[in-house]
Amino acid sequence: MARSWFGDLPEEQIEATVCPVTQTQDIIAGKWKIIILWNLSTQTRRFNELQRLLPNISKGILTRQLRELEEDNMVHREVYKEVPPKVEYSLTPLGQSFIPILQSMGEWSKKNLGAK
Amino acid sequence: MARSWFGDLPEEQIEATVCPVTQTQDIIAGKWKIIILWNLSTQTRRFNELQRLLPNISKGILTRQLRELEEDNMVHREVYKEVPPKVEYSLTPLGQSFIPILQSMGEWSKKNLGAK
DNA sequence: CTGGATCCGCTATGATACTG
DNA sequence: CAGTATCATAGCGGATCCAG
Repeated sequence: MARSWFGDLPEEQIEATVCPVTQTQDIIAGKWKIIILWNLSTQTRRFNELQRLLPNISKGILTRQLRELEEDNMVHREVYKEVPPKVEYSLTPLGQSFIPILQSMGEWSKKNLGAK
Repeated sequence: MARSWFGDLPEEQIEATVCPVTQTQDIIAGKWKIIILWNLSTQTRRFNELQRLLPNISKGILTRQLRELEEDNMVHREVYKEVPPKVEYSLTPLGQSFIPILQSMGEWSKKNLGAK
């Protein structure tokens, strides 16, 4: 077992503790998670809209990544019982609270990776 | 092809543009990248030290993730020609400029994911 | 239109043994 | 100590077909 982010807590507490940075890592792990959140940060979007916005993502993967984000309570899925069907995705409050981090990442990238 | 993060740029410019958020995603993609950077954010660390700090990571993977971070200019590798060998890893200026984002992620996690 | 369900291949990850 | 080399494995990502 390892530590590092917790100091010298007693073993019992260590067992019950999870590295916060790793928790975040677990949520944004997935090739498209971050860019999906990014695209939802400004507005609600429909399934097809997301697919158009994301380069080369397949339906299956988009569905799966959205479901995982839903499970993590980052994204809300609203189904309208119409014909043809209409489904809108938006950020939950938790997802919205993550927006500043997304913006930081975008700005950091533009500032530091521009020339690469 | 898709867009979204760029407005209505002419096609030629679109081709040459890369989504900044995706660039960041590419760098931190990898199961251990974020936690490695996190562990290097406070101090320089030796190879074995990192392995002790990270739960269940194997040598091969640790080596590879460090190499990739090196290629992305996030981590600096300093080799001391001694016996026994000694290698120290630290953040480059680019890596250091990423620390605020790591901190944000940690704080966001502690504040919002605590109860899960 | 919005996806669910399958199948499949690749890549990242992981375990182990060996080396300078 | 700090890797390298090799092999095994799992899961993700992707394509395709099917359904309400």
